[in-house]
Amino acid sequence: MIDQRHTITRWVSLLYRYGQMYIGERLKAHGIGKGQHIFLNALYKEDGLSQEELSSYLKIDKGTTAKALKKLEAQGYVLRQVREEDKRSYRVFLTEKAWRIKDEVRGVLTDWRHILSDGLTEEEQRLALELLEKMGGNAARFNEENDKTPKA
Amino acid sequence: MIDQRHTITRWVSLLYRYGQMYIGERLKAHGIGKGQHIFLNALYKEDGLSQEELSSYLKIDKGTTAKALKKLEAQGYVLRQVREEDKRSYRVFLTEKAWRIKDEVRGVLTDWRHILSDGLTEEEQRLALELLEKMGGNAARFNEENDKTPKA
DNA sequence: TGTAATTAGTGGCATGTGCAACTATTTTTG
DNA sequence: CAAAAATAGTTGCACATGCCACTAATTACA
Repeated sequence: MIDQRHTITRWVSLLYRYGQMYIGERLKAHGIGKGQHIFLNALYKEDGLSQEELSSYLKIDKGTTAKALKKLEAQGYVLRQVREEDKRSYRVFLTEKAWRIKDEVRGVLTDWRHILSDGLTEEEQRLALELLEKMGGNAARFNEENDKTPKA
Repeated sequence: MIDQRHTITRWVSLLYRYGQMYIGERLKAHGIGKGQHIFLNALYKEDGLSQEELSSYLKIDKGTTAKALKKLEAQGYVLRQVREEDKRSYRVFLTEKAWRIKDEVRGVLTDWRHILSDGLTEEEQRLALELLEKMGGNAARFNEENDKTPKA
């Protein structure tokens, strides 16, 4: 209809929104929302992280992290244990219930990736990841540099 | 910290969220939120579209579209005029006020694109767009096919 | 032609997300 | 050591977004 050249930003938006819809749909039955799976997946990789570590690794606001973990805890997927050596922070651990659905939760992302990769060669998939990584790195770097922390 | 291989989905999420933050920050002064710029940009390309057309072109829920346009109208950037030939629908037109900031609004996306493209060759940028387009097309197609409309 | 189905748009609800102000610890420093 | 600065986490707010139920208008069709 409109002859506009689609831009990177627009495709990113579409991919993000559709991805969220897909993930939400697939995990709904477990009471896991589309905002929580990313934390589960991170914890499957490395259990016992603090919220701070999760936030900075995933580049997600600490408030958002706190809320997502609160929900996961309420659903019985994680438990938070105060660190003895620093009582401000927690260690977040997956429960048995969370480990039990690990393959399923990870499978959702895998399946989505397959849907996206349809018709792409192995090489193209590799390239796509590489280019997204570069752009993501640029975005993250820009964000940090323009952080509003008072200059040292 | 964690050795996890970053996935396409994760980078897409980061790029989307950081992009929204950037856009929101840049347009704040004009009273335009991060959810509205996409409609302005579409209308700069083709003025007078209906909400339905905007929704289906941008692949954005019609409820979301309605709310975004309502805000743009409240801020004086668009006006909606009932179509004579179909009184259910509007034509959405940009106002003088919107045209006046066209370059600035479009510049925000251009600048963000430049930030993301830092260190990428022309060829890589072309490739990135091409691959995102393919994946976005896959996502959109999948979404349509799994639409919950009663089967004909 | 008149009833049923479809379509454009609205409004309410739930959720995710970032920001900013706040509390409670811990670390730094004079 | 005591006061100040930094840090981990929480909470409230604003906004974006999708879904669903609804209304009003249009189109299909029996």
